[in-house]
Amino acid sequence: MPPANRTEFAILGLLAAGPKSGYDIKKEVEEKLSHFWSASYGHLYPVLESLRRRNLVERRREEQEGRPARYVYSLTEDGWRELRDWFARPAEYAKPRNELLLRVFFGELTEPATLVREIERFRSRSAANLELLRHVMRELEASRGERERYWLLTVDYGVRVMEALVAWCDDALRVLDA
Amino acid sequence: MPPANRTEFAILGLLAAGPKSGYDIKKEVEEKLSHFWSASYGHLYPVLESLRRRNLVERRREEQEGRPARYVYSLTEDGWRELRDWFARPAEYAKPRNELLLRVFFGELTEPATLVREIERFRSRSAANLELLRHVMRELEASRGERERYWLLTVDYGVRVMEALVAWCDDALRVLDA
DNA sequence: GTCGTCATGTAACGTGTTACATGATTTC
DNA sequence: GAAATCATGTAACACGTTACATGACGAC
Repeated sequence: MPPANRTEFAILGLLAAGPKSGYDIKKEVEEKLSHFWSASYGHLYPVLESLRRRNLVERRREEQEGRPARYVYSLTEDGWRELRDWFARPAEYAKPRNELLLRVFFGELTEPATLVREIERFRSRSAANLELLRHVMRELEASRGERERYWLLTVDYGVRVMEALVAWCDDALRVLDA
Repeated sequence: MPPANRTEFAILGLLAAGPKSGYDIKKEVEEKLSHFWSASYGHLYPVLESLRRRNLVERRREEQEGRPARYVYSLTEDGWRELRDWFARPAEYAKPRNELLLRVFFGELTEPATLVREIERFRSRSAANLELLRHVMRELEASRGERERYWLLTVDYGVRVMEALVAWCDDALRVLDA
């Protein structure tokens, strides 16, 4: 399996909707993709630079009034082609790595109370995520655009998974109580 | 957030059940943890060596008849302590990174048929996983030991998530059909 | 004057993968 | 004689994070 470089495609995908700065990209990832993706500046900027060296994006300096100047990136022809090529290749599925389940699996090595606390913590996290996602869902459903259809699908994914996780927690807590 | 080193705890946890070789550990990860964890030799052996340098495990050479000799690792006192300390710390939740959802989110950039193929592929993968997990579940439920209780909980987690994923796929495919 | 936001980056490090390298023994 | 399984490891690299570094500007 060749290297994936998925972060590049997150960036390319966001730039497809219009020119943006690194800062903008970070914001948009946090606002829209955070339930299934993330990006740190320490990675984002070097990747952007690498895309530029390979001529997939270009940037121009933008002086602003009342704010620091910034670099605005946009897709080149090669960048669009790279995006299309990415869609043509099948997605790679990352091997899961779940520390909570690792703890649960080795549960007999600790007191049940320790595990119970851990699962309760996970449950409250998941329930909070679920509320957030449901909120986003209602908003997207209100502003029914063509563009939002795909975003909505990803939110629905999150909602379904979070519901399953909360239900599992409740069941696991019942089992550990007995 | 300090570095996690979660693989160390997978190894320590497996060794808690009895001495094992690196090869054994790899096997056991594949057999029992594969739905939420993984390990490659290229990582496993160096980590084992690092644990040994830090006196968390010790090894002895075991000559075998009819098979190559091997190194069998077991927990030291320090190793047990490290395991207990790990349980005392709260789990860290990795930020999710889902390439399929990335593709779905940027879905308007490709033809619906491309996305449909991708989701169908994901669905069949998830359904196959689900069948596998249900099979394991039935086996574990038959041999109801105290030890298997925790394993069963992790399998149940997998089953619930896979069910949610299959359901999402069906719904997403319906939406994309319209 | 200090806090928040806008804005861009580098350096050091950790975690993990893939490909490579080696070799014994058993089964077909 | 070939393939599968048992068994251990190294080297190069990819991906990503955290901590650090810098600085402009606006609002309070």
